[in-house]
Amino acid sequence: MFRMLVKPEEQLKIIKKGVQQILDEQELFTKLENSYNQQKPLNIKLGLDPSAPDIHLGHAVVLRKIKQMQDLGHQVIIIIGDFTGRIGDPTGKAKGRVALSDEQVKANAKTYCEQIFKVLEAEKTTVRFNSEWLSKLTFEEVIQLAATTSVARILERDDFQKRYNNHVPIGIHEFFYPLMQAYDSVEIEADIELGGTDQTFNILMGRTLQKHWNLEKQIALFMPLLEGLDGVEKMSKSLGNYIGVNEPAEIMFKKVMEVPDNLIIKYFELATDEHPDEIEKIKKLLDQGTNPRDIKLKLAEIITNLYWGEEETKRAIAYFEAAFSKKEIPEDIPELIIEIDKETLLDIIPQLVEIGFVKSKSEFLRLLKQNGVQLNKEKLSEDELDRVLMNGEVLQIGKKRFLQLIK
RNA sequence: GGAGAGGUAGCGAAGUGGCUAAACGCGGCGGACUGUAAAUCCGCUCCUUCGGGUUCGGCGGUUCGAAUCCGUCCCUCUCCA
Repeated sequence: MFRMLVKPEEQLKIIKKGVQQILDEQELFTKLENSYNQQKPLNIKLGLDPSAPDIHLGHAVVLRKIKQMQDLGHQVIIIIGDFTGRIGDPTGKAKGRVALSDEQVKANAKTYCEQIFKVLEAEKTTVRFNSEWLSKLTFEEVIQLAATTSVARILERDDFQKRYNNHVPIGIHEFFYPLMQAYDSVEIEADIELGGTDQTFNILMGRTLQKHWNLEKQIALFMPLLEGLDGVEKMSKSLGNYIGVNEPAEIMFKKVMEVPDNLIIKYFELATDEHPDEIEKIKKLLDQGTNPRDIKLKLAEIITNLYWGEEETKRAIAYFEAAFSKKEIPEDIPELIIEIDKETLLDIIPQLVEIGFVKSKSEFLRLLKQNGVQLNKEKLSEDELDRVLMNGEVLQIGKKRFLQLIK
């Protein structure tokens, strides 16, 4: 039989670690006490948007925190926003999103869960889809839902505000996003909802709705947002500054190495499970002038290890050292099989475009002029276009794009 | 329903008949430097068989010539009812 062993005080301490803001801490403590006294786990809600099929380290910040609560014995409920995501695209792009079929939703959810369970324990986690209840609401119920809040309140949201001021269109349906996702909290009777600070409005809306439905209000736990590789914007797939948990070990390692120096500590805090005392030590090392590169190598190793294990991490380190530190040609690079009747560099340019190695023929020639193209580590010039290619030669653009030529 | 303002390259933004494949900024890419970076400096950033071709919301028209003028349609924003 289930036993919750950790005392409420200690639980609160663990939960608070690394959290940016709790609303409301006193309420949280009361919930923890009741839960402990009755030996009844709390419902921890995390809503996920299925439109981004890949989970990155930014999402993982929240997942790690959830995992801690899971370990304390609470019930984690992941809500896949299949219905919310299906309605339309809130970023107001020109084309509305095509509705996903049931199979697609299921397939997406499956890959999603595989990634989530790299952090959470699958057998202790409940996964639900919000179409289960949202698709059944009648129009009358929807109107009632809409009546719980005002336009002015919705417009308080930063993103709406900005779009409104910048004359970027806002669809009426987009106003329903916060409401729909908040209604999820009503449906599952969430005790605690986790999210990044960008979710402030949505999560607070959950409290409003729960009150309206005479339920106990959920506690809002906000995690800091993790900046992406550019060091400025929050990590996101659409901005391309992310590190995906499913990315191959070598890529993951390399990307961690690209994190700006000033974010090293933050990454230790939010993207690893290192003990605070350990992080304190690292901070000192940095202050004493240790080369940040060496600290970052350690960071990259820890993070890669979390998702890929020791073997893969070793490989990734070797790859990194070869490709970037020593600037050798790495192993395991993409290959291009040269068509039989082609033999010179000029001949294979169309193929390079076709496979996306370069965007166009013009781009290739441009790069060539700029000394950006190498063959077997030797820079090529324009008048070498008629060079006959040999089996196994390596074509390189810039520092990162490699291609092995196969005949 | 009415009035007005708009739609220019990935984004922001100039350009109101030929000098505009379209200033400038951001982003991106290549080079130098390096620690993998950051910062900095230099170059590139529609396609091309290098002759040229196709671009400024869509379509049609005027003109020797249109992003620029006219018509029409679509879209966005603001104010009014």
